[in-house]
Amino acid sequence: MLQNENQNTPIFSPLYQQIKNLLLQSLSNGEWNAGDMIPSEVELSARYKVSQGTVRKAIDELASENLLVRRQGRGTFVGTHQESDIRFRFLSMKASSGERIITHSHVVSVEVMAAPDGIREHLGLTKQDLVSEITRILSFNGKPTVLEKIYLPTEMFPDVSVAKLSSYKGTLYGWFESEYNLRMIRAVEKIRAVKDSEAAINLMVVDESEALLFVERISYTYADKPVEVRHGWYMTADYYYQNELI
Amino acid sequence: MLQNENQNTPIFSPLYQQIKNLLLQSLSNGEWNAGDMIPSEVELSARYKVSQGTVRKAIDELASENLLVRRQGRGTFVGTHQESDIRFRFLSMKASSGERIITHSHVVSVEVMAAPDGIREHLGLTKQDLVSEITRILSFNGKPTVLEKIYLPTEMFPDVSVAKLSSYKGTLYGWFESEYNLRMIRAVEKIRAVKDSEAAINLMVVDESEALLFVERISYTYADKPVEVRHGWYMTADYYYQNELI
DNA sequence: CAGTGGTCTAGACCACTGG
DNA sequence: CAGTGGTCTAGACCACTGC
Repeated sequence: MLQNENQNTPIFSPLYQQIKNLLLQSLSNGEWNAGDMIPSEVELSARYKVSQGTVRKAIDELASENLLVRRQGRGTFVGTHQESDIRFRFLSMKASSGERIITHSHVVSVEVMAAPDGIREHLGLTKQDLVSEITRILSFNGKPTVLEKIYLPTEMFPDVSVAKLSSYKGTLYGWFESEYNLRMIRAVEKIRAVKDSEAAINLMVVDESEALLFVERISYTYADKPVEVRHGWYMTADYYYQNELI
Repeated sequence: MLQNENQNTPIFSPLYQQIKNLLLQSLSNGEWNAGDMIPSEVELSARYKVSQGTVRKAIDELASENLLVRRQGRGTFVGTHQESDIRFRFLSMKASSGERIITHSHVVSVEVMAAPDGIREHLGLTKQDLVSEITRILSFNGKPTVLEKIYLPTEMFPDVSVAKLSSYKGTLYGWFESEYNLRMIRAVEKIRAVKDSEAAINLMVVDESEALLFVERISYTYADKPVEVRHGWYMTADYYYQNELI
């Protein structure tokens, strides 16, 4: 049905790729939202007039990218940052002692400003565009450990306020989903070591000469659209950043 | 054939998982070595008396873990660190300027010693076991940027020497494969920011107060056996550590 | 051209979940 | 129990590679 039956067609991509793209569309245009169950494999194979195996392969790929989550016997669901199991997928910090990290967020301020140079380009904004800068301090097990400055395009994220942020229980990415129906699916981080006394003072580091991890993160939603820039200064005395290479 | 046909069998795992384990065995026992082509799907399905689709699923999983590499029209090959395309799979550094990084390694020393405490446990060694400590400096585009101390169990890696290391062209992991037939398939890194003046001096950092990235890496070969501990001090003024979250 | 992996189908049966 | 995803098969055909 979707297949390129006539051999003159110049472009060609496997059927399951075409299905994958259609599913991706339904995800990004809001037909299915975070946490929703999507139609069953048999329904989808009827809808697209392909075999169940082909739908499976499309779903398999999306599941491996964490966009969908398969649950045997129940169905296939849209991935969400509100699920406890993947709640900390984007938090790479571990405790040196091995203990579980209890995170607490203290929102210091929200400020609307013209997008600073380094931020503007990453978000594809113009000089006229505004961003909201969220400043917050993350405490791990009661100890202030991370200072974050989060930049969001004001147009996409209107009415951000300290009050709203403070009252929400859960991760910021969970909040983006429930408040703006915007889901982050990918992020890239650049990590450096810095000696930043201003950040250190904010984190109440007594010894101002302590080195900090500086992390610049750019987060993307569907169609690889960048929607968040996040700057983080991490104290790594008691916690470290963990990365797995495969 | 492999299937648990009688329903009393207590343990059960899918056929393709069993096949995957058999393939894993052939990889770890040296039946197929790094870079080799493994038998074709039809051969394997005949050998294990299962359908080609079942073999495919087993191979697919191993390919997604980078243990095998599929090449259409040619065959399926054992992954290797000597391939140019995955040569730098375990090097996460990027240049701030975006330029390609040309790496040069200068081996400073090789020293055999009793395994230090922090190393011994990670490698599962006893107090009697020896390790070889390789000290080297990596330069990126001509500039000394990383100081590394690499700890290898002497029993598994006999006769490491500055001369041998210096004469090998390629990555250390490529050398492990060709010299010891030992392939790293996974690694975990712990990253911190430190202010380490000894390392800084070795890297010829003039300003001794510069912060460095300290990376502790543990590398694993088949069957999740840890075989290397690596400590690295990274200057991140011109280069940064990049990480992708998905 | 023969051999390899890649796609697609149709159908059977299993394992798990929830009502 | 009905409905979901998970496994497995057999077979057809396609796309790519190297000789």
